Amino acid sequence: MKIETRDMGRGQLAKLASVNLETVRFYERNGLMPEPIRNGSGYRQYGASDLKRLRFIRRSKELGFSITETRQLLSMSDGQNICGDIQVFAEDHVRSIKRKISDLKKMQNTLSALAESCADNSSTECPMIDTLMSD
Amino acid sequence: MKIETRDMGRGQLAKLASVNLETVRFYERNGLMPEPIRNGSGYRQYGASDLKRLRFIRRSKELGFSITETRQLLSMSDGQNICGDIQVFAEDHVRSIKRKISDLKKMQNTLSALAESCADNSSTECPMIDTLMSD
DNA sequence: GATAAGGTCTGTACTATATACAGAGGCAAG
DNA sequence: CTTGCCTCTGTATATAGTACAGACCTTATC
Repeated sequence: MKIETRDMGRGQLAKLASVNLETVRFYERNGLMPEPIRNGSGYRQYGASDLKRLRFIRRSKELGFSITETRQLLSMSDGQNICGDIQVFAEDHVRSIKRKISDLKKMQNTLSALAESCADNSSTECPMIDTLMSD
Repeated sequence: MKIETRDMGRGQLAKLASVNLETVRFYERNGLMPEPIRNGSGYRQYGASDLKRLRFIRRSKELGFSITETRQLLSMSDGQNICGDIQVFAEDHVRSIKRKISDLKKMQNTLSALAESCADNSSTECPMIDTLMSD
């Protein structure tokens, strides 16, 4: 076993992973990042594996996974023969993304129609406000 | 001017507007609902106009408007010849919904591809985890 | 040696959008 | 008078971070 060099501070880690400085501490509090070793002054010291993990978290977030889901992904990634589980996990998430898209499309349709009814409107009444105000 | 009857409590108002009981108080704190008159026991008393306003807020929310935007819609709705402004407001919001949809579609595409690469996978490695873990 | 710049430490507050709960009152029916 | 239901207040919880104050550490410059 070779010992990993830990030569990064929190700021450098955050910068290299393209994550906000404070977010690192937030992930630590929330069990996504481990409690790192500290130097003599109490400063957190990070190494390459921390950077890898933080980038994993950032990418997982970019795919729309919640913190809880990301934690699950991280703990799954330690296991063996996980690919099937990961696939199920991903497919579940795809379904939830599709639901969100469908909800947003409904909003978009309704709102576009209302905006158009405003555009076509010649009276002093506003059809969109009327719709929102209706009983 | 006829005086509006105010014969509803908070629970009834919430139920008739299909809104959570506590949400009524939340909207009051946040300036969406007015501070209502109170009866002798300090209970909030609501009337038909309050119900109308609360339904307006609920519908605005269903269209994806934030609380700040809803507050703006409500204050605009008091004015005259507002239809043009409302239209611009709605069209801005449609654009922001479209951006969200587009972001979600990107997530969906990436994630579907990763899930599929898991399905096609025969090795012990997981391509999705590998992607998230990559440098 | 003094001082300034920049990093980091902690705890806490703030954003948005609600929901939930504890403990105290009010009010009507049995 | 007790049971049940309503409402009152203040506060805590959830998600996913961001921001800031006040203190401390290290390094460079004068």
